[in-house]
Amino acid sequence: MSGTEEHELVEKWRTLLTSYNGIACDLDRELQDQHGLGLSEFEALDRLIESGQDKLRMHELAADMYLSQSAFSRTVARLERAGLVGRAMCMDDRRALFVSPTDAGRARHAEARDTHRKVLAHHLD
Amino acid sequence: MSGTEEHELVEKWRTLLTSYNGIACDLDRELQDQHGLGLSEFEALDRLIESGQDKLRMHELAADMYLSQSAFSRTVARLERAGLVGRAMCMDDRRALFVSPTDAGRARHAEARDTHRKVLAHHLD
DNA sequence: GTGCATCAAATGCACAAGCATTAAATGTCC
DNA sequence: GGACATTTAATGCTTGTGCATTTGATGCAC
Repeated sequence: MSGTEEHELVEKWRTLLTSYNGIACDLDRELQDQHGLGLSEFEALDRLIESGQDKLRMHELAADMYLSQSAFSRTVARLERAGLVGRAMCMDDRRALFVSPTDAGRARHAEARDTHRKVLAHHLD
Repeated sequence: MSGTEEHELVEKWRTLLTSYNGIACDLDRELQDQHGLGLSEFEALDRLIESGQDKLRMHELAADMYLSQSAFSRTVARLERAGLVGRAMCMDDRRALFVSPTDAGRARHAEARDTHRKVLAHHLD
């Protein structure tokens, strides 16, 4: 690998690093301040609701998220504690859990969604 | 904003989110396991050494980093504790501190650099 | 059925991050 | 020169994260 190629690679990475951190930081702050949701909480709720399903297994919901299994588990626990999702046992496989949004969860998501999109639009124009 | 535009925006963001987290996670793990450096530590050391200067003010080094001021301060503190950088008072402005790489710091950086570039090349091909 | 690997989710733990505050030095305006 | 705002860096505190482990349930080989 040439020095130039290497440098381009690093530039690319630093751009990613900086842009990600800027957006994530902003998003997290806005969502937290205006709706009491952390970024991961919003992402989980967003994916859950936009799946169209009224319930998903933890495992399924976790699948396309970026979090470790433990972080995800705690994220859903926080959402549950806040009354935004419910968890129910799965009778087919008693290891699994179903997660589903509550009415409050849908409402909160609808509000937060605007903030989310606005911040994204601002950064990714 | 139309629904399609919105969806594209979200797609773009999720791509960024996923790709950033994958790379950052990998980088951090490799750097930590093979060289005992966290990602932020490496980034700080890398920027310090590649600046070409033999010393930089905290403030200057922090300038193009993605960390909060407090996180950056602690990152440099860890580097110092590990003997990879030194801190010296700045006589012009006694609030400021100079940071400079030690020999050990340069050596560690030279090793870790390969790992860093390799992981980047693997993800950003 | 028994033993053993595998899978789902939760938890103990250590640690890095951000926010708010603090401490000291410098700058500014009168 | 004195009072007050500003800047530089560090620190107390809380919280989210990953890793490793744990607890239970399922599947499979025999």
